[in-house]
Amino acid sequence: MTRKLLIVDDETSMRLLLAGYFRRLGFEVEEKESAEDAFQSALSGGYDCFIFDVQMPGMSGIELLRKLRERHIHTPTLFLTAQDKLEDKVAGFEAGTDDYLTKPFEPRELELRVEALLRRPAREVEPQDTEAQQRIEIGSLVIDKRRHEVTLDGALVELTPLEFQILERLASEPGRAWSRNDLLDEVWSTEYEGYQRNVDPHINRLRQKIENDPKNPRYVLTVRGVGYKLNDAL
Amino acid sequence: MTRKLLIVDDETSMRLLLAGYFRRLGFEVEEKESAEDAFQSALSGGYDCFIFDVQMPGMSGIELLRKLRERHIHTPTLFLTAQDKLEDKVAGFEAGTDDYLTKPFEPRELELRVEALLRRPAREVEPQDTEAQQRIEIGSLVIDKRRHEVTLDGALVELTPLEFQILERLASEPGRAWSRNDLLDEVWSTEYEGYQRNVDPHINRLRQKIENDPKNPRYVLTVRGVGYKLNDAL
DNA sequence: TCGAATTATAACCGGACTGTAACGAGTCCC
DNA sequence: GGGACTCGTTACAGTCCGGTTATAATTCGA
Repeated sequence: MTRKLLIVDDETSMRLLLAGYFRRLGFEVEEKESAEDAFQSALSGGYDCFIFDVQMPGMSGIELLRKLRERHIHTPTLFLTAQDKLEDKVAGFEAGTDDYLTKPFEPRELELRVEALLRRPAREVEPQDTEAQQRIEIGSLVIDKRRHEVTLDGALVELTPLEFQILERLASEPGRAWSRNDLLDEVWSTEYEGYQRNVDPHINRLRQKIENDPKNPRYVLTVRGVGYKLNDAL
Repeated sequence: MTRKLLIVDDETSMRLLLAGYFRRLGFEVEEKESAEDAFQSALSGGYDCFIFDVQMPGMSGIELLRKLRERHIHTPTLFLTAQDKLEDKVAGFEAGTDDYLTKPFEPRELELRVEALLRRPAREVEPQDTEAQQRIEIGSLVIDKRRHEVTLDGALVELTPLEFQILERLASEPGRAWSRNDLLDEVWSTEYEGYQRNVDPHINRLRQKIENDPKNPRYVLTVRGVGYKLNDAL
């Protein structure tokens, strides 16, 4: 099993240097030029270690990691930075990094530190099932009412209140086809005066967030002529 | 649950400095003057983290760690050293250390690195003796119900009674999303006739006191459309 | 295969929700 | 009785969300 790294640095020369170095060592390496690019890939998972540059135009490495950690992505992470200031280190560690290396550095040291991170056991997200949880699992989608959170493959998905309610409704009876009116009654309180099709854009936005391929939804299925349902054949 | 450190350094002044520093942060610290002394204690276990000086008369820190790892002691470890040479770092990491800090360093950075080590190995399934949870730790925030005290990074935080109760409630089920009504019911006794949004300013004042950056809270998080929750992913 | 019906998607704007500062009333304790 | 502290309320600013509209894409029946 090869180990997979995600390297994010806006400086091309540095990125290529590191990627080449680790590839020669037998790692599988994916490179990204910006935090924005990296975010989606990182969310989809499968990495054993992140190496992030701190200073980048647009989103910084620190912001990137913070957003990932908020979404319960606990992949071991190492920051690279030209900044040696204590306050920067504080910010880095508080964002949840595991290590912090100041440029210039020797590639060998980076390698040693990455190896050190990889030999630590990965942190699992254990859902601690006390009591009768208000938790619904459909495939790798988990809806936790108590925490008011939805996770996909362990990664937190940020939904708006309405999106959450719609999903919660659908999930309360997986497989049941809900008409738009059903949903309007349940989610928008009874007696809602408005266009039935209001539901559609919300379903759409929901799919953008929880479906890997929104064009071919796995979870939220269309029931033509009726409305929507949550797929229970997973 | 206080975290227990083993600090090994032959230099008395450094040892005392570090031990004092970590004790003030609420750690339990055991000090040893030599690797030989430390070996038996380390074997007997019970430590959450080792901090070893590398250069010591007699057995070096590296040798010490190697012997411990051979005996399947995998406690997270950090080396301190005056040596900045790559070959020393190689030796350290090959012995199985998790981190490596070169003197001179700022105590704060050592603290950050130790915290990073402590949060990585899968958090133990907390004893969680159902009720009577007298002490709750979230990141570097400690809520001690028995003493009716809250400390942040070891420093006492002065909260008003109401602020304390709100925090205590939130902390009684970390990660649970509480609606404003939940909090009003729990904190202000049942049947409270008043504006739900009364909660907000209290949350705000609470954040001013326990958050380093109240604009981007680490502990008290907003659950849009619902209320608030205590972050348990720290 | 074509056209009508249905659904998907993008963009926009008004409004709802939250954050925060300021103020005043109430309370407790010297 | 006075001063400090705490809490509830109000007001306002900023952000995010949801409903609407318009248009594209898809499905299905004729």
